[in-house]
Amino acid sequence: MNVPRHKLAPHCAECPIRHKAVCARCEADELKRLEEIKYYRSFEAGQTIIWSGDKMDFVGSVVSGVATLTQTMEDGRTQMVGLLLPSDFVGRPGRNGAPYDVVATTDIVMCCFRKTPFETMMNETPHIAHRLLEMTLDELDAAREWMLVLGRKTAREKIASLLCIIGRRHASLTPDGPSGSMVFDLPLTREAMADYLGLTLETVSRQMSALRKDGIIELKGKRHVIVPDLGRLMDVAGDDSDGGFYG
Amino acid sequence: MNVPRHKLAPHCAECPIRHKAVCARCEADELKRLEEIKYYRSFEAGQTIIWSGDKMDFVGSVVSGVATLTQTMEDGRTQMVGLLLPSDFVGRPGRNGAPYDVVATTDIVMCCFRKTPFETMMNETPHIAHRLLEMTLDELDAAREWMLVLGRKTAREKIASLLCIIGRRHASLTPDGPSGSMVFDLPLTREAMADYLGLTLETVSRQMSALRKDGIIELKGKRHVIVPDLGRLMDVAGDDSDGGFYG
DNA sequence: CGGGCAGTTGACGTGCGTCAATTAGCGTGG
DNA sequence: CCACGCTAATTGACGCACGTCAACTGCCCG
Repeated sequence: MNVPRHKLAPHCAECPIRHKAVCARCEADELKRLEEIKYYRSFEAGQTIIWSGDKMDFVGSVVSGVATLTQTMEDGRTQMVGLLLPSDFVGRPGRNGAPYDVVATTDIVMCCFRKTPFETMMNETPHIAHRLLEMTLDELDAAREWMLVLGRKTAREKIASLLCIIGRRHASLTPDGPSGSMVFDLPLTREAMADYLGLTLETVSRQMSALRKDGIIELKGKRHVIVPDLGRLMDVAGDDSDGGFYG
Repeated sequence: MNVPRHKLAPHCAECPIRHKAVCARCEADELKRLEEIKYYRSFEAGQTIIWSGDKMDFVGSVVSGVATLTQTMEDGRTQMVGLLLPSDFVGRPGRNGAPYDVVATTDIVMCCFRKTPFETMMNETPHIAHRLLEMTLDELDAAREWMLVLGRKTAREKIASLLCIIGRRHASLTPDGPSGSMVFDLPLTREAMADYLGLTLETVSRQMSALRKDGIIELKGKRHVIVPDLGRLMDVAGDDSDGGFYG
């Protein structure tokens, strides 16, 4: 399951996440330094990338694939607290322990840096530190938006909100014909969706069926989703009009 | 309602939040530059400091008092997404619109900077940028911990979790005898607690009464809380043992 | 054909929301 | 000092959305 290194963007300049990841603002010479300390790691769907509580000796970016960030209580209740898509950053410079489980939900490739050299480089490279701050603030906004979903929305609204978010991020990665419709594959099982939404998998399943019956979505197979009218989905989600505005 | 300026730490070196706020890492010369662009603003309990959607032309730190960060849906449902205590930072360098309402829940004093000069200074002062990154990462962790509370905990556990958090932060601001007990005043109404926890105010009230009957907490008046045995409260909160560990 | 896992659907129970009445706390004015 | 009004908080009765438990279906891979 190791992807041969030479296939994976030997030069950062050709990397698919070059302009969105933590390195987005770097100049050519800075990229060169990063190239010297980076290495790729691959994981299969289902593998745990990082265990909560373990020492974390690396940080990195998702290059391709999807991973989730989850917290678990002693009695087994779990809550997903983040969805990691390509260009998202994993790990926290300046802290050793990993606070959450990171699990690959599809096959995934990560661009990693050992923590200490990365921290050193961050201290000497404002472009990296600034980009990381910017990304962290975006994640904080996303987490807070999610708090509204978890705390105040109904099951139906929660499902619609999740579909909106996944669809929106999918669209931003594959810029195609916009218009009012949307098509994508769910990278999550019903159980993972439930963990994200603070629901049970049965409720997720029922609400997906309900949305299908109401014509808000269509399903081909279990995972392939078609949204004929994005506006209607957003209405169901209860999002105020500015949905997706990121200044 | 204006606090006379000369009463409020003319020199940053004497500021009560000097070592915890965004300026914590600054050297003497950097503090001096900050002093030149800072100004104080005071707000009464109940006043809205920033309206969601408004242009934000300043950023700043809470010096004393408590404020809340809330999101509201069109139909009026609201969710609190942050609790701002002394030393917490408000505003986002690099973005113009304010995403949330910021409301003072007690009388409050803030140390403010106009956004543009602050951004300029941040770009030239790694100490500020690094501290801001560190604080933002802490807030992100707190938001994610809160997602677990909102998504998976029962009403009883939610109340206990909130009391733990407020008590813990209170203790960190007023270092007194530790041991297993704790005493503090709630800075929130029952309704504000409900908005934080994704509950109704009636459920909050009922669960507070239940915790009192079970001897987990004692109440003097409506707001003064005594926790005789912190361990028992944390058990009720369902926190895993590492509660409060911040590496 | 069979075993296993993801997903769907149904029947039933319950935790919390909703609606409403009552009480407690506190400043204000006669 | 008490009456008054206002708001915060408590408590009760009832209903519903979602959880729980369980049976069943479809699909993949051997």
